[in-house]
Amino acid sequence: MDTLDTMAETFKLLSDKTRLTILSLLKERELCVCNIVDMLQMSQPSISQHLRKMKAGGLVSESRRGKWTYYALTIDDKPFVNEILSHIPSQSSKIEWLDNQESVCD
Amino acid sequence: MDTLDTMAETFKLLSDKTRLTILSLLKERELCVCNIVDMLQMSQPSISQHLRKMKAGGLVSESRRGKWTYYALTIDDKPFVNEILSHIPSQSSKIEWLDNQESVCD
DNA sequence: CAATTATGTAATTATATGCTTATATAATTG
DNA sequence: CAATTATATAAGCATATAATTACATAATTG
Repeated sequence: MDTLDTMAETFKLLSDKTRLTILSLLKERELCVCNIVDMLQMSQPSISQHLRKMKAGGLVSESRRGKWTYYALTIDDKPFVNEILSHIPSQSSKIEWLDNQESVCD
Repeated sequence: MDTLDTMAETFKLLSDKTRLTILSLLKERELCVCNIVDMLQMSQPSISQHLRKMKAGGLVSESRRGKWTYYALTIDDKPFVNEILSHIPSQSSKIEWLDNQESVCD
């Protein structure tokens, strides 16, 4: 059980449509920044800033592999956030779209 | 299942500490505005504005009875919000404090 | 019905937020 | 190692948000 302050901060992270979409995408699998940029059709700095905030809030983790930085959910120990994300509409179609794309980032 | 937009809007309502506290208080029982003002030690207009936003977002309902306007949770049909509120730390001690107060509003 | 009590609303202000542009850093590749 | 690719960061701007102050409305009470 978190404090009200901690929970409010988490909700602030969840209250942005872009971040919520990113989280729902990461629910499917880990993704690199350029993947997310492609799928959301938004600028790279904007996506990077959202990812930074979510990392600071403990919702995602990053791991650099070669040129790419991959982000993944880190909510296994957060039952409360897990429960919330289970209610988010699936973005699997966007993931399928990504898989059918010519790789844009490389 | 709501849309991402709807969910983001709900999270925005939940992302303010004052509103989150009010919701957790209303989980205990319905309260009039002056009760909430007393418990949160905040100005009446500020509380009123928060309540208005939550009413617009469908989280609470108001019912005027005499001089007082009572607010109550309206999340029975919102399993998703219900689930979230079940994770909020209890505010029952604040309610007890209220019950032991000389009635401040009247 | 005038005064009081409870609440709502509008205007203002200060701060927070998200996006863009420009630039920096880091790894890769030819 | 120079050029390219992927990502991060900083500065600036426009909008959003929450709180205060002042005022409006509504019901109650003497």
